[in-house]
Amino acid sequence: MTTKKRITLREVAEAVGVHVSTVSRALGPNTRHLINSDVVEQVIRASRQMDYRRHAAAYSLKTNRTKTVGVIVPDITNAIFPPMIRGIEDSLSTAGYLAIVGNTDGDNERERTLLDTLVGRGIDGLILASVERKDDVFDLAASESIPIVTVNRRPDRDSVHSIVHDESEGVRRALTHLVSLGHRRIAMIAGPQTLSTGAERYAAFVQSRSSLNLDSDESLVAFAQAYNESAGEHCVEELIAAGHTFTAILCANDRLAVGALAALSRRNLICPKDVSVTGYNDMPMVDRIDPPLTTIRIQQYRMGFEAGSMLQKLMNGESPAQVVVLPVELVIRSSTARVLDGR
Amino acid sequence: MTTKKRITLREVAEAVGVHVSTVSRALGPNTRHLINSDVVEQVIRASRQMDYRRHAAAYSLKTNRTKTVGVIVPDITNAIFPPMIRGIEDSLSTAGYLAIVGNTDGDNERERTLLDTLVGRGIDGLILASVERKDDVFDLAASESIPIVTVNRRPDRDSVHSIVHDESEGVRRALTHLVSLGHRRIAMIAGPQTLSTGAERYAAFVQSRSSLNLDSDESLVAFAQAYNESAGEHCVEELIAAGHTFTAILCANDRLAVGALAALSRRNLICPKDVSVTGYNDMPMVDRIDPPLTTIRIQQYRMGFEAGSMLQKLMNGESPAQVVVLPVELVIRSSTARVLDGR
DNA sequence: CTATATCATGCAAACGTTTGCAGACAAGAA
DNA sequence: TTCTTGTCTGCAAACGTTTGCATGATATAG
Repeated sequence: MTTKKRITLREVAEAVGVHVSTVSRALGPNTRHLINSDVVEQVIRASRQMDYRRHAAAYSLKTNRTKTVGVIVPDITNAIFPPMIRGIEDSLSTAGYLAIVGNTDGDNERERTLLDTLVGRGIDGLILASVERKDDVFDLAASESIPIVTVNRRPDRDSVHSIVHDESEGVRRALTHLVSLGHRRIAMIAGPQTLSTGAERYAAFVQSRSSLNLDSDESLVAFAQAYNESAGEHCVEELIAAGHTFTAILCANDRLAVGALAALSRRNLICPKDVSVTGYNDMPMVDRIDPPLTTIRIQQYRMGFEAGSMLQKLMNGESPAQVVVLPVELVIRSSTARVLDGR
Repeated sequence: MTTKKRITLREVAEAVGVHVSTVSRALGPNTRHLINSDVVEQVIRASRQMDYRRHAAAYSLKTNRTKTVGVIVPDITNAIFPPMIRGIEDSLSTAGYLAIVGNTDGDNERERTLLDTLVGRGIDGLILASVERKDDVFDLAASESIPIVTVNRRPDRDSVHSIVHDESEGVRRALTHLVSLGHRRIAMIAGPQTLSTGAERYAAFVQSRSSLNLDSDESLVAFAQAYNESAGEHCVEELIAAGHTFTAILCANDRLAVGALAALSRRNLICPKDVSVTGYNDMPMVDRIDPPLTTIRIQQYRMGFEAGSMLQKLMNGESPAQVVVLPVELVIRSSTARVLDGR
């Protein structure tokens, strides 16, 4: 229970009998070569034995680098993000970086103050999972001229570094799957059009729909205001109220699909017997719900990991590929089935 | 795209025409009273207008406080933790603290290096959600003499500050519920006995079982090695293999219950017709699985929030209550039903 | 009117690093 | 020998704050 004193460079310098600058150099991998190797040896041993740890604040003050990056997500409570965050952390930690993550809850004001806090702390880089297509917070961050990479989403702007998925391929696969089961009248619950994923998946839907020669009735798509369950429910109500018949719903997101499922069963429509449903993201637990959801799997962890390494390159002054797009995968479970004859 | 220069105290001092120390004092809420109030006014206006932000590293170097706390969880990917983390962040942010969260994955080595990183960064306090009953990492952290509060779990040690739930009340309610449905032979899947929750829920089970006059056949309990789905599956296999009959399983955790459900259905046992199952925690989505799980609801967000405020008191040198125990709630869904006659 | 208390501000040191510069010393070349 | 070159190490400044102490001015008391 004795209060441990913090060891400083000065103290290990005294212990070894050299100057503090020598110790500093001996400890830095990049400056080590300037110092005689047995001195290096001694210094390292002493510092280990005395349990020396560099004072992070002092280091930052001097070098203006914090070895810290900010990560802004909409809501860590959303099961998509934790794996992504793990990916970011794992890739960052290899180079001694630490991630500070904050939530915006979709609130622009909150996002702005969060950003303020982070740059106030002097982060070396920023990873945004929260970015909208036109996003003044992004612009603000960019004007601070710190390296940024967006993940999962992109702003409508050129020259932004980002990791995304192949959205059009994803919806193409889902739609093709549905068609292969005999569905012709397929509705969509589209995501918020202010988000790149929402817009791209919707665009891909109309594109694939026409290339598959499906009915292209615009009233077969409902636009969700947010990616959550209640928006999903609301959208199927809307779809049903519009009076059009459909045998399948392609949802822009798993949470929308979960809501859709709930709304359908409240209407006594059975999935997949009466209507098939597909999701998007393959978030955790979606294989255990009733019925297990057919969905598009994205690579959450990998997306984060790639974002981390891209950001590191940026912070090192290198020029990584501007955008990397990851492949997706269709995973078929029980929420989709062959369409019944009569319909 | 112009690189913004960082404003320092010196620059705002020059702008106002006073000394930097005056500016420093004028900006600090605790030192403000030393300065003439119109000077304070001017300083504040100037600093606002110039967009001054205190250099966090310099502040830390001087004061030895980072306004940062470390949060260590087993795995942020586990749906229990994100709400808790939100609670921590929200309570901390009111006082300008920031949380850095790290994962241990149950790996003691990893936890140690994580702790090292965190104290290296000079965190002002620590919140542990990962602690085991005997935990040398906890001891290590305690020896650094930084304030600690553990959340959800406690080590087997006196004088540790923590936020927990009323475990025995929780299992008592679950068990009573099962009994009220006519169950008499009730199995338990207990959690890891190295964790306080595991041990306490198990102890509460044997206690409640005897006070409810149930068969107390020790072979009716299986011990899981970890709180996850596959451990749950494995445990019901074990239970079945032991050859004893039971009409209900009380699980120490939702994830164990989810695994149990999977194993049962693989054995063609239908829940709740053939066997009822209860979980613990009421984690997200558990109301959407098949069948919706009867479980004990704990207050994840609140737990985090309380932990945050307790830690703040500790960091301010106050002496908060040593342990606060939060009430739980039984939520009845469809995984429990009246026992069938013949059995 | 002088002495003293009070208030507001400035001065300068310190926190623990990193790093440009210069000096010491040894070894090799002329 | 002397000059050059190279290798290793020390010196000291600087990063942006906070804070104990000293100082000047102003108000109050005697």
